[in-house]
Amino acid sequence: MIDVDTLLAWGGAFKKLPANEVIFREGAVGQFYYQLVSGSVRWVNINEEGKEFLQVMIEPGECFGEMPLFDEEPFAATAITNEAAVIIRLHRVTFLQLIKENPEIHFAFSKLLSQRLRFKFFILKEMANHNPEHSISTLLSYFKQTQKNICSKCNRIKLTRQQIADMTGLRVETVIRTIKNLQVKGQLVIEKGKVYC
Amino acid sequence: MIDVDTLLAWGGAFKKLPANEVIFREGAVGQFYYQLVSGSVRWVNINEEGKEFLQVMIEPGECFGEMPLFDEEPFAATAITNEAAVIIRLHRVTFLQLIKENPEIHFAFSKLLSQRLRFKFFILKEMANHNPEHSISTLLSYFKQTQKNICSKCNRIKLTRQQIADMTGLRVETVIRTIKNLQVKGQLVIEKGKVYC
DNA sequence: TAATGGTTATGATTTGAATCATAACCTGCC
DNA sequence: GGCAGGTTATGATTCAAATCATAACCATTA
Repeated sequence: MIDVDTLLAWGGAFKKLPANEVIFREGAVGQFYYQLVSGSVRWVNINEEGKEFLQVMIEPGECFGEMPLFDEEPFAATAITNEAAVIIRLHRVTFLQLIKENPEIHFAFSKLLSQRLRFKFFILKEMANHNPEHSISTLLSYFKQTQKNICSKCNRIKLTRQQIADMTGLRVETVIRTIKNLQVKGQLVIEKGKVYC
Repeated sequence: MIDVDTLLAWGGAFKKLPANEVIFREGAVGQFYYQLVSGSVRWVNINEEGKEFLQVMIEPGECFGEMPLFDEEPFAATAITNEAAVIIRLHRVTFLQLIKENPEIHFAFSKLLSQRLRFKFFILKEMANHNPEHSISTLLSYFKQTQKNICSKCNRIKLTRQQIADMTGLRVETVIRTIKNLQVKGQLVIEKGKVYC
């Protein structure tokens, strides 16, 4: 989102984290702007039984936990490193000053929030449809179209079936069976378990 | 969102609409900023069978269809007047100039986008839970807490059971039965069919 | 190399929300 | 008033995804 040099110039601090490290927790107060430099971060809700719902998978260059910076409410979900990661963070007040002085960056954030909201609109209507095949099929199309969670070279979906299940509220067995069905229908290719579309 | 006088000063135009009038359609290009003055507007996705999924119910003073203004993608859902309504609209370019010249309004929009995104985070994790009672119970709490879709004086939920169903992806019979269960448990009050919480 | 844990895979069974059907009730309107 | 359409209400039945069980496969690492 924001150029790393700019973040450093404004006092941003690097942080190296191992896999499965909690960065912040749902319900906590957000005092920092977070941006992922390398690795990956999952942004999840964890229910009473410990089951995770995957809200967003954060890829390098993306920010996360930005909502509290603007609306001053607590974090809506928990951020956990998915693999070893490097993040950079900036104090809330500094971040707000930064975008105030750089309107073009503020507009970039409006765009980001719109895109994230758009994705939520999309996935919600799909979940409401209660049609696993339609949901997964259009979800994968969305990833392809937006170049998210997909290898730009070979179109391999970077999410596991478990992660797709955690993102759609389906069970992993249902996702496996549905993806297999989509392969039979020729809508995608499975090679050694990997999904290409 | 934006003061009506300000909108008028910037060339905003009033528009009076009857009930069930489509304001814009999912997939169309967004060239205007829309704000509801009076009445109500539902922002929905309509699937192949004509069933509506209710993304947001817009109340007077709120804006809608703001995503394309920032990310230049088509509308994510269709806006339809729910009852006779008055809206005010402003050209996209004018709107962008307005918030550019008034950073405090731009920040108000960042806050709005964050709040809407937060609501989507919330409702998605609830839908993924596949527990109608928990979903509806916490949804009503959310409305109470944010003072949305609720009468501020008497705490009457302004949504019909059908609308709650359209918002959660459940069926109306399930919503009716679940709300009745919540009443039995003492979590809410039903009087002449109206829900108070 | 062997052990471990996560992922993919598949069949059998269960379950709870969807669906279908029917009716009472309320509200707006001719 | 009386009609129409939407809302609330309730019971019976169906069905598809969840659940349970089991196993093969693969990558990581001790």
